[in-house]
Amino acid sequence: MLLQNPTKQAAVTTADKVFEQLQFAIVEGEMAAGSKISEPELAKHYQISRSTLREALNRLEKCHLIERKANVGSRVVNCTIEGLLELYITREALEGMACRQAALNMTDEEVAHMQDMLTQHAGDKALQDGVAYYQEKGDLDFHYKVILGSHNKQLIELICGQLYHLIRMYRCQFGMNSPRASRAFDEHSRIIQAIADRDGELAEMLMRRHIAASRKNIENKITNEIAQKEQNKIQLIKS
Amino acid sequence: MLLQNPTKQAAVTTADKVFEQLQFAIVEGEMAAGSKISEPELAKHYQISRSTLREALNRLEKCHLIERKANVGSRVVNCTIEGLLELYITREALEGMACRQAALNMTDEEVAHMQDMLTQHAGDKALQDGVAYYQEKGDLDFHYKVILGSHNKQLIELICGQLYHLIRMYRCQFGMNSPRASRAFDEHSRIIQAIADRDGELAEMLMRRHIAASRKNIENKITNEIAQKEQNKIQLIKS
DNA sequence: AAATTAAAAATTGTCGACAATTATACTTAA
DNA sequence: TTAAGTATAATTGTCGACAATTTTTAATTT
Repeated sequence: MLLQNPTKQAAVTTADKVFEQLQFAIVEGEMAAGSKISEPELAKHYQISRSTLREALNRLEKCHLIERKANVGSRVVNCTIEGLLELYITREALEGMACRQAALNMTDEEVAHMQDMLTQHAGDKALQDGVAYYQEKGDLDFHYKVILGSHNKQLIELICGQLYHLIRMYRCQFGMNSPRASRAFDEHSRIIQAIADRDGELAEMLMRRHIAASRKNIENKITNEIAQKEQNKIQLIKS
Repeated sequence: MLLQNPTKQAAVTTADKVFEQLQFAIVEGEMAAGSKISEPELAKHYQISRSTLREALNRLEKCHLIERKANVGSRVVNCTIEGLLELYITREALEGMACRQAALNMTDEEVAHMQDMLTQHAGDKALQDGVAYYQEKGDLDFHYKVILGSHNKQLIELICGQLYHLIRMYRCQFGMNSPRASRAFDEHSRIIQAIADRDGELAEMLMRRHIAASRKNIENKITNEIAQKEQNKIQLIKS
């Protein structure tokens, strides 16, 4: 399942294609977070020249998946809890505003289409009782549609073109497929309602709460995992 | 007057240096907005190879100062009114959140330093009675300090590293050195107060109003200018 | 043995040339 | 005269090699 972002245009050049492969490899964790990138090695692996590889690396840097230092080289970004929380703060600000703009700028057709999508997802959800499909694809579909609905190129580019790669990376690395399916569904429903009512203020507030709730949920999960590990350690020592 | 952003690190490589020169040229309008970029020509002009120039172009693309199309080439971004308004919407969302975070995360020392800065600017303002200095440098200083005060790397990178180049470009191109000096000063003052009170909610609201006011001010100025030009046309036809 | 220095290896940055694609100019036909 | 098609020119994408810098290894000194 790929879940490509809707703003991306077909990769024509080989640098584009390698960029996509690398992006996938980083997001999925095939290339370890924080690991050093060897240009000669990677170029050899993908059977391309270093120039072409560097072109691809530049794009990875653009969406914050790698970090470069002059005369030293590139590293895959590190996934830290602090980084994740910062990302969600940023997302709350941007998607909140995107949602407000969507309430102002979406066409009636777009609104209708979103409502259709949600009822369809409701069916899927009833069928599968809140498992993977809705959590993954449905959630992303919803958020993408709202962002695009803002009709604000700047917001769309920032969120879809840059932040969402990082978000997917964190989701993979921390193994969180957001187990808030039913609650998230209700929240989505209310947000669409606010958009349909053209109530920008409420739409922004609801979207911000939705993302903040997601953040807190993740926060809890992580602290619980850490506590669990500590618990295991103690058990190990005792035995 | 340069007003470099505070996150930038010294340019060591020649690609970095050319990037900075090009950035300046684009922001100041020496390279016309919307104009096509010829790689061979530019490379010759700066006496570097095309590879190095392309490296610089990649960074310009990263901060949205140029746009590239595969197999076609690069263009300097176009400054449109719609683009400016979209930029301010984005800025309102990001800086608003940065301000909220600053209220939560700034150290007491940082807060004290901001207050000092403001009283110093108050002196400048009294001396020069609201002319250029405060409007330019003072305003940017203030906003940078708030953004950095958020202690959120994601926000800092997005706003200082990417958006602010575009903002400066628009300011130059549309010839708007924000003539709201005294009002802006009062607004800055209130924002700092909210931060000092650790009132994140209020701080965000005030910052958003501050930026929204700036946007509306610009909006008015532009529509007035257009009306003025129409008026001139009519005068010309009548005579 | 640890620390400092010097040499060697490896990596990144830059260059010029060639290949692939796109834009331009010209020819030909309707 | 305009339109379509073709050939030419120009531009962008990719490649391999060299230069500059950093990292690693080895040698020397304390």
